[in-house]
Amino acid sequence: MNIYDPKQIEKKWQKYWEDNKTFEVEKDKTKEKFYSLIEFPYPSGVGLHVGHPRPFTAMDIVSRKKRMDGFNVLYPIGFDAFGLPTENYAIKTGRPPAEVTAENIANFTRQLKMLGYSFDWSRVVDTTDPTYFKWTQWLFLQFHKHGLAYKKTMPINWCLSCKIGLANEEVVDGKCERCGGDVEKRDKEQWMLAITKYADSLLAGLEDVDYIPQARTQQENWIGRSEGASIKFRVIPNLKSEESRHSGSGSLVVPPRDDVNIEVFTTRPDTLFGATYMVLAPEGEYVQQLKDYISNWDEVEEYINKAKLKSDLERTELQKEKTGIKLEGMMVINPVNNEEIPVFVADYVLANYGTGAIMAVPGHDERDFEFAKKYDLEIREVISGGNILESAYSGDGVLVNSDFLNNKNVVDAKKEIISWLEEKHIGKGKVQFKLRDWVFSRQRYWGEPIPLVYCENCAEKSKKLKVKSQKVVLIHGISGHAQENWFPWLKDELEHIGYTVYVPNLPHAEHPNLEEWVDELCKLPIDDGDEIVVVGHSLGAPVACKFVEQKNIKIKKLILVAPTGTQQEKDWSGLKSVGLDEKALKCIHNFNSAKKDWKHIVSLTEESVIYLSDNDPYIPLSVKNDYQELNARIKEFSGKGHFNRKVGMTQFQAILSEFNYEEHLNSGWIPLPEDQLPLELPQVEKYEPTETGESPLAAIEEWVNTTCPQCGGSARRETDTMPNWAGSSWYFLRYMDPHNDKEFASPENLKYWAPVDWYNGGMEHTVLHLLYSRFWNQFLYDIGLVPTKEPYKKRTSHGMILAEDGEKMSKSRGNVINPDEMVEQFGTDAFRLYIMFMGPFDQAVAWNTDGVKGMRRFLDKVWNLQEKVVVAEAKDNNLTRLVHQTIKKVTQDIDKMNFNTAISSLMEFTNVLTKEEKISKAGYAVLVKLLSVFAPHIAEELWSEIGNTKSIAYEAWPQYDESQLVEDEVTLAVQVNGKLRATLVVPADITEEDAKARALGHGDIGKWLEGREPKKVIYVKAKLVSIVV
RNA sequence: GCCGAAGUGGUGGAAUUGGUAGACACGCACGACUCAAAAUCGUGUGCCGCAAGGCAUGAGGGUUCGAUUCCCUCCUUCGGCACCA
Repeated sequence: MNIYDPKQIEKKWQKYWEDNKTFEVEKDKTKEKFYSLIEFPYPSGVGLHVGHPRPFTAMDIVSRKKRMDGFNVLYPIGFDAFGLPTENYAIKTGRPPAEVTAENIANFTRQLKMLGYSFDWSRVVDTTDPTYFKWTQWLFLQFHKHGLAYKKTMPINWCLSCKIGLANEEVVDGKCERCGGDVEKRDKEQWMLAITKYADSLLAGLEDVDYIPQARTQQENWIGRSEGASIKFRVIPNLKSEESRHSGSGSLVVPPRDDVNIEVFTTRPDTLFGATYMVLAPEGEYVQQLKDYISNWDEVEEYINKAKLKSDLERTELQKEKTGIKLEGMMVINPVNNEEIPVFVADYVLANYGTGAIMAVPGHDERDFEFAKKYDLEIREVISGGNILESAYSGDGVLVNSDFLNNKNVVDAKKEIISWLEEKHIGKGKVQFKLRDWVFSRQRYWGEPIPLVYCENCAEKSKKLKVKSQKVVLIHGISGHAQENWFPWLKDELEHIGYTVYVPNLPHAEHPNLEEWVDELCKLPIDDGDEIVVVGHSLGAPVACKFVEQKNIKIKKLILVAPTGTQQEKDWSGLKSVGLDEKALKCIHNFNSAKKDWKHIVSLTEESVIYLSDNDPYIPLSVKNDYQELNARIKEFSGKGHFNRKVGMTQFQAILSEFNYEEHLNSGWIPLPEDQLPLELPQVEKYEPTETGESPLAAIEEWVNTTCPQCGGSARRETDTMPNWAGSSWYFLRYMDPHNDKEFASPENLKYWAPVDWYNGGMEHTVLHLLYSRFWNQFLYDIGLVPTKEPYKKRTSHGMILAEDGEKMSKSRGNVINPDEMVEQFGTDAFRLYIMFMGPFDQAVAWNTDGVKGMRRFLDKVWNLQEKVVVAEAKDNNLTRLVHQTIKKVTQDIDKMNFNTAISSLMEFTNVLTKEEKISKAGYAVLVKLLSVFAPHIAEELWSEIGNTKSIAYEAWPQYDESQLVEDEVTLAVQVNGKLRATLVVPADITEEDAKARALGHGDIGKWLEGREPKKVIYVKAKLVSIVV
């Protein structure tokens, strides 16, 4: 027998795996698949960090075990190679980022191969490879096509001395990381992706996946759905204020204007009676709008400018004391009690959440309380339950000092006040999300160019398309509500592109009456001169038809979405299952059977479209017969065919597509046709952003100037590039079909491999990356391009590896551990084992090089066991039991990612075998197979040493037999008054009486009883006897 | 400030439907082998105590025959954050 020489055998087996393509996936698609995924690394110049191997090794173990369980396993690797560090390196050295990236990838590849991972190396992806980012660009254009990409003015971090835009990461303590100069917020037009449209869907999707609780909670908190109300407060000049007449600005008191309102969002509308002042965000629009009222503008402006310099971090973490300025010259009226209350501007209110204005309830909100204390504002109790003079009370309780809400509990009071506000038209129930749209532009070189051009000519044409007076009526259905679901979004979007939109909240929606609804709609201020589009959803569809008939005016387009038809009672099961009662069902029936003059409706309607969805519980497909006339008409007109059954498209998107939304919104922005993709990066001389804040691409005139793919005229390219997140939002899809040059991945490959079965990554990516990639996948699902709504079935996370001093590893601290050195010193297998053994996988743990030695010793022991292997079967029952116990423990521990205890049970097994004279080949084979997933090289070598010719990678994983686990003797603990006084070995099937008797009769126990009679004797089966005296 | 996780020997950690606290490994000590060292093997190793025994899972309290595990109060450390109204 040779000495264990890791260097030699590791090279040997790595070559074997490569030559034999051992870990390339099988083409056989009848075999059950398993897709395990790790976050692909950013190939930095310093090479692999010991943090990387932790998740890579863990998922390698999972993948290797799955192969031995008989699955067709895909365990891919790639490189997320666009990014700031490479770009900054290019700025410093002038070397092209592509060149540097290629070198770094080569180094990473060498290191990853050295670690013996079972990656399918034939499927490597690189986000900076044009054959990859061609599809990143193509996917972006799908967002653009569906109206989910739009341009908006957003603030960027601007370094005043470098004159370039900075990433958040480059702003340290409010200063520029490069030069230490001041940083301020500056506005720039940026491309946005409308992830907020998917807020509900991203939240709901979490129900269908198996994520570790922290990941799920973080996603939920980030999306941040909260229910509350928006409430309008009327602004009045403050005539009482003497000060305002003689203020610094010198302006006179502004005459009353009755049309100025400030709208606030609150999750606690029940505390409206306790609102004693209002606060506006300094960077919000309201302050600017109200400038005319404000008599101390100089002071206010100074405060706003100061707030601009503060980062969000300063406004949150560092600032203990709240600051603010009272707006002199104006007050607002609390609509619930007509009290005049003062208005402040203060930076504890953010412009980008809600409306940028809050009603302050110091009695029941901690932040408002602090502010009120400082500025000596009234603190009013409206919920009983806590002492509000000491601190704000935000808990549950009974309403007081609140007029008609008195004596109600918080939940009821919320409902009551919302319906009161809605009735008076001063507020409404509202769902608010924390999630904001995604800024998708970067003014950088080293990213995917955004494949759009701007064409003046086409922009002009599209403007002409807009007509003067366009009005849209949105009609909701039964139990519906104008504020619910997607109606508010739709209203916002349509208003944004110039429509006037009516969303009437129809009366008695629980038990509607057709005449009443139609009468209500006829009151809307629309007439024959207008261009009218009517949208009816669900029960709103027959209402819309009846409305057209009764109003008797020309309609440009009638859009019916998931309409109800003349359902018979036998079709009502679907309706009942969603909770409608008999009374409501009767209403629907009456609605639908009401006579409609279809000829008349069709003659009034210029164009009509019906959307049916196959999976709508309300709508049986049989209803299509109810709209025969319309159906025929649609065929005749639109050429789109008949019922537009866009499965997978949301109803919201379907409707929006009827309004040429994207054309209106981004008029002039023309996508490159597919045959012009990929749009590659041009060669540049300098990698710095330009002085105007545009990316270096803007300086390359011959690249920027191009022709419009639509009209052939002259056009200019977009010079912004995509963020680093873009390529990583879909890489898991590309792995399924990495060399496809016709599609981003073929439907059959997607169908076989999606979704990812198990995705492990760092906690630092459980918010943004996870959310972004789920968003992309959900969108692609909705437009029918991927087969599953959720991309990842299961998500786990690993803890960080800290340096030996317990600090974070970093170059500047000089405490970085290099994997190359570890492998050189101890071998890959020992290194892998240590990485997995060092602590619980999901927790941070400090590196200890001495620990690796222990793993090497363990492997030496396993190696040396070869000598003792005999062909004969072992007869010893205890050993058989240990074999089965070890198989069970290792199998279960891998599934739970308890790798440390799995390895320790292998050590215990090995320690026992070491003490044996002879060991059976079968027993040793079990050890080698179990070990093979952790330490694959030594396992392959030992496997061939004991006479096998094929790789161990596809051998069957050992199975345990429960019946072999049964012990025949157990050790009972004997306690007297809770303290351990003796142990006794007894047969496992001992009876309770027998066990108690033996315990009481035990010599050591008599001493402790001191002749006293036991008061109580407790027996826990096969565990202990507890005696109480 | 908010949210999340965690506090166990000299060190990393094991053990939780409440049932012998410290598995496994590192380190350390002693012994064997060696001229010697390294490596390897063996023995020991929570703390106090000669011992009997007592004390021990961040601190304090509670429930229980019995608590690392459940409950309450407090302290500390780590991670995330967009003061989210």
